[in-house]
Amino acid sequence: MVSNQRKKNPPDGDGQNVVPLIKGRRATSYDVARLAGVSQSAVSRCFKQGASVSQKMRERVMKAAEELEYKPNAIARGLITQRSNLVAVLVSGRLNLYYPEVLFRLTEELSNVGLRALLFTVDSEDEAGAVVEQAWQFQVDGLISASHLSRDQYEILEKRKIPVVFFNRYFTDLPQDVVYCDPAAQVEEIVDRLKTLGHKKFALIKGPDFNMVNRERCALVRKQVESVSGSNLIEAEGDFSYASGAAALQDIMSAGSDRPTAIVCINDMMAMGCMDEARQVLGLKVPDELSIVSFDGIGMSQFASYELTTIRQPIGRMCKAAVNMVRARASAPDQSNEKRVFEGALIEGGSIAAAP
Amino acid sequence: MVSNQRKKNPPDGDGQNVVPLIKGRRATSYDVARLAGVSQSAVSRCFKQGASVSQKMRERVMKAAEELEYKPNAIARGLITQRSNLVAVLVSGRLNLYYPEVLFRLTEELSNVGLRALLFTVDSEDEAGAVVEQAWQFQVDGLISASHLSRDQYEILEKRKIPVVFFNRYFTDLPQDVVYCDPAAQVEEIVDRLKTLGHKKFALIKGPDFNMVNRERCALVRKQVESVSGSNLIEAEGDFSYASGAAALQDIMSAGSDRPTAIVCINDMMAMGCMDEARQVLGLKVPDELSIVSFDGIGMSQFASYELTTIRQPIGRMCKAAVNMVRARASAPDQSNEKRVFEGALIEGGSIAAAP
DNA sequence: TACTCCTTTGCATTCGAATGCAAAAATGCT
DNA sequence: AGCATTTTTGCATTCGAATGCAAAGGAGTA
Repeated sequence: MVSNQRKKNPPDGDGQNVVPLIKGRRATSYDVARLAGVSQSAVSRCFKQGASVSQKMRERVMKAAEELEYKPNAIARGLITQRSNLVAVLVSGRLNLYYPEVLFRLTEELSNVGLRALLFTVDSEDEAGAVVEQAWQFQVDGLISASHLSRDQYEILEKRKIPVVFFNRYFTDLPQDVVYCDPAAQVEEIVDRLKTLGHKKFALIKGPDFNMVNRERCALVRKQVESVSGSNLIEAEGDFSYASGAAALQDIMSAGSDRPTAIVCINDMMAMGCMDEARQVLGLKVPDELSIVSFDGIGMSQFASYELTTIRQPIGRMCKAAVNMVRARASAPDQSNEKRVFEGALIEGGSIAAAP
Repeated sequence: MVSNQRKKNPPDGDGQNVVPLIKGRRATSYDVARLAGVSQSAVSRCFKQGASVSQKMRERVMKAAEELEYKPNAIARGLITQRSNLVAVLVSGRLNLYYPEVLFRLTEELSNVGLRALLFTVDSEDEAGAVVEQAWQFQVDGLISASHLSRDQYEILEKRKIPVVFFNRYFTDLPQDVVYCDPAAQVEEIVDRLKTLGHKKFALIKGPDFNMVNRERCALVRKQVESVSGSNLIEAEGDFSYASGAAALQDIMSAGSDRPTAIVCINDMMAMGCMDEARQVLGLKVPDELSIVSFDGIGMSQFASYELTTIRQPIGRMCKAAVNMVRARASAPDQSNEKRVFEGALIEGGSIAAAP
């Protein structure tokens, strides 16, 4: 086949204003080239930043492109350049409203640098297995995981040279690119504050144990509570959801002996469940009879019904960092790993008060 | 170039167990073909459902594929088949927690039929313009819009034969594929109920006027309120966000003369803002001194602090329908449009009571 | 005008999988 | 076994854009 001489639909004599998009057929770079009277390569170059093209050429091509409503085919481009401009984003399902916030910010940041979010909702590690395969099939340029991803799965991705950035989770013994929020200072601060307010008996509503963020936060809380109160900490477990926060409070309060006056919840959703349960079901006054603090600082934690005292993650900056990190690794696959740790920020809401 | 005889990396004498994935190089169908000693077409067929392949062939190919960790390249496949398996999903930003629910359900449903969600967050029609171009570039198989999309933009998509499904919004004078929730019956029911409870003075907290769902809901409310109370309706406008619901209540209450005893909010987020403002700022008892009802039925509207009486959309079924509709149109571009209308469902929460 | 040197352009090939068509193999039937 | 039929397989081409290389064009100098 003679090159640059593609099979045309009908034989078009006039050559002027060749039917664009007939029955949905998209204009290709060849169509544009023909109309502008240049080569396909020229068209391609006009749509590539920094390519060597004369002013005159650029104008002619752009005019033709506009006329035909031509836009480069990202799929074809992806095939040849080996970059899809897609980034897989893994978040968890409906239980925790923290994820939508992260997801939306990530999408925005990706969008700002010309990348698109390919969304995966993952609620267990088994699901994550399928996700990894899907992402691989779609040739994603990278993957940002704010959700489950097993060690094996991560290693597969590593082997396949797919940049992975962990968002607020990581394996302690493996090198990884990580964006993380460290609430240590704020935990210290807030527990001290509670102690100053006269609290002596603390409870902890934690998340599932396989979750790393949960474990870290728990460790901080335990250490700090012990150091200030010396007493043992009552613990109950939830699954990060509103409902489980409510249930956990029931567990704690029905457990018997001496009830806590301050409760630390490992995330805001559970704190809201806990607070509602305390007020609406147990009839406790929050904060007067029960102080509640938590982690995350999601938008709704500041609704007037809750006004949680919580440790906020700088989600915006973290998302920006995550996006930068995937890109960095994509362009330098062998550079050493990086862990970007952001400080939390204490939001003082109305959910704590002096011990009764 | 002799076909089926691709340039190999180093000249490999043994031909057995050819280095897979060296420096991240992915195995291609050619690699699998070579290892299995068959043609590339055969490999391709093995990964295509319903293709004519003998049992023996399939086994050999699958074994080789597994060994090389081969998975078909979705990008290359998309190029030749003209189907990307990507569906653009348009949702709005952070203000209204209704969208995350829709988004997650849509993603799930898409995933169930082998499609991937390409996420776009859109907060204004200008942004939607860029989105349309992006979606076009990525050759999406369809687009589901639960957010802004102007008439022009829709027409562009139509012309380009990209299946579009509107999720809870549409242009009244254009043929479209639509999934919609019609709350007419429930509006009637709930307003009647309020009237029975002795309410005479109603207020409406509405959304921005350009929004169609908002207009429809407002129309229903106005009609029904007038027919039962005859009196005029106090109206205030918000932007669907929590904060704007609170502000709107202030507008209403400070407006003067006789205050309403029942407020209809056009979505749950504003209702929550409104309720919090009433209770925490104005010191009103809800529902005793002020009844509140709303639309959407999002998860958190049922948190114990709110327990809104609201008209829930059957989001799960709607999302399933939307996904089916994009697929239907993708396979039959010229069939006539369809509008699937689902009934709302009244959730009776604790946010209404007899008029004071 | 003749000759560099630099910029711009076109040619040909490439990415990886799917598919129409024809050849080959397997199957059924007499 | 011989032949017709069906099923499998391979060949060659295609999708649309990017890019290394060489050819053509243009600017600058002597």
